[in-house]
Amino acid sequence: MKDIKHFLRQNSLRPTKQRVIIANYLFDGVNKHVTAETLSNKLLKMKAGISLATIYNTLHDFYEKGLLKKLMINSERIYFDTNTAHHHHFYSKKDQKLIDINVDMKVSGLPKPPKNKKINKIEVLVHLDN
Amino acid sequence: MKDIKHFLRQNSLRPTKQRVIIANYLFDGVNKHVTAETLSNKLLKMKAGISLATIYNTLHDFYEKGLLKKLMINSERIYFDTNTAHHHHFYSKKDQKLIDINVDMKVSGLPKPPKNKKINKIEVLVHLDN
DNA sequence: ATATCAGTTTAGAATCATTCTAATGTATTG
DNA sequence: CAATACATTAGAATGATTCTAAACTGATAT
Ligand SMILES: [Mn+2]
Ligand SMILES: [Mn+2]
Ligand SMILES: [Zn+2]
Ligand SMILES: [Zn+2]
Repeated sequence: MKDIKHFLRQNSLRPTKQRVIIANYLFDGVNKHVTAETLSNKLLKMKAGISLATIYNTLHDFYEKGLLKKLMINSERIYFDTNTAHHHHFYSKKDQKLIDINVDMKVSGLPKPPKNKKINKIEVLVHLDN
Repeated sequence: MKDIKHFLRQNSLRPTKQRVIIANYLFDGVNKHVTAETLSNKLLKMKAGISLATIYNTLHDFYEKGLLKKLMINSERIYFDTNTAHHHHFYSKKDQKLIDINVDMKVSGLPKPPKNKKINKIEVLVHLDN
């Protein structure tokens, strides 16, 4: 994708060297679940020496532009998901790995939310044993 | 409950002063969702000066005996749930509050888990807007 | 009861992910 | 090429949690 710069500009983000490298990796067409740490490791392997501060800033900036979703699965790190469509996950604690569930799932028997509250979204997390 | 000491002993926990106070509060019959911080604040109001280290230890010990569940909702703190039955939650980010959903809910359309993996449990989290 | 010992509590230090600070660098626009 | 706004960075700060190691206490045996 050589139009990553367009893509960033369209999202009101300056296409800096670091953002281009990170966006090229994240938005290569394969959905990913990354943490600051896993992204940093990947970038190190690609010989891209991008500071952790920038990695955090960039993940945050992409999140704020709606290019990433945040997943709160695990209290010790934040996962960012390049799949921004509404979907669910398998989670293997053992492997520390998430797998998308893109199939339509339905939740039935949901009670009414408390007074004055509206349902924003329903998240299903399927914990795997093994 | 004056048999909190029995209760603790039955769960291989010495009924120390601190554990009795904490267990009396947590297991008073009303299901609760606490963090180390909210529990500490509650204990302060009850004039029970229990160190944060002990609060963390005790929550952890109760968790390990199966008296509490851990909920990973929010990356900045761990919630402990006195309702150890399988159930789901409403979550208001704004209020930082959890509400139990004890009704039977059914999730349909779930795909098969990946090879060699078994489903442990399904957790539904209903995010509230407001 | 008292002694003994394993288990518990505690203050404070350490850890670790994340955020902040403030100095330096760079993309954009004219 | 300025000028300026925005971005990157190293390192400090933060805050929840865990660890350490010394003092304390509940359980058990004399
Ligand atoms: Mn930011
Ligand atoms: Mn412990
Ligand atoms: Zn996903
Ligand atoms: Zn609950």
